[in-house]
Amino acid sequence: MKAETLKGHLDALILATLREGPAHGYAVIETLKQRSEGAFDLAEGTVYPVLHRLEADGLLSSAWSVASGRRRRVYRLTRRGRADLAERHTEWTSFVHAVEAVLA
Amino acid sequence: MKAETLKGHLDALILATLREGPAHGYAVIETLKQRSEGAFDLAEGTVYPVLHRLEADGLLSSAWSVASGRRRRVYRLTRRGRADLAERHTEWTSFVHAVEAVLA
DNA sequence: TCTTGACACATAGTGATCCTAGGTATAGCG
DNA sequence: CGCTATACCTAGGATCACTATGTGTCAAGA
Repeated sequence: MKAETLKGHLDALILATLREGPAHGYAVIETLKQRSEGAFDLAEGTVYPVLHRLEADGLLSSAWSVASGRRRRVYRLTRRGRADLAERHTEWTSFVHAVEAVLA
Repeated sequence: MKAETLKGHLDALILATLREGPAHGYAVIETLKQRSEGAFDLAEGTVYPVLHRLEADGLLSSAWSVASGRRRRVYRLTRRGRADLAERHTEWTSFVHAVEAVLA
């Protein structure tokens, strides 16, 4: 997977992993890898800054927790984040249609 | 359409517009707009540098021509460009599946 | 015990690429 | 003659995913 392929779509993917419930950053990475069957195997340095940005934009909120001696920052979708995800999903669908219309 | 959405996929789109035959840059822009029903309404400053890069990479070849007093640089897919397009198409399909698996 | 790997977080700097903004030039129309 | 569409070009800016690097805990194995 080339670096640029994902660009502009990573936010939606990360928001989507949190749709079913809160999770910490490392778990988000694992979820992305599993759900995509290995296609999205992202480095921490890719995902953490996005989580920070999404929180700064008010789409996520976070809280520290501790599990088995390890500190975790647990993220959850805000109301705005959930709405934003829905919008991004719609845009994604439009984008796919447009690309398919050209590639087909 | 946000700028980043297209990133990493523009090459494939432009190559695809040349699959049915050679065309000049301005026509590529028009074709993209029409086939995508307006979704891809790209500025010349977006498309021309890509054409130059694709030619530098050996995926396109070009030749000057003159039509009704206007000079045009006509691009055509090279053999490698055609193979590359096919590969990018396959990668696009994989990418869509992976994203859908996460978003769904 | 010591080392390795998995877990878990963080940030600075790099590179690719799409867009903005500006430029040149011809043809056709009102 | 000015305006619009056609047709090309490039420099610079902004965004964003990635690389590289750092900190620290815990469990398993040599």
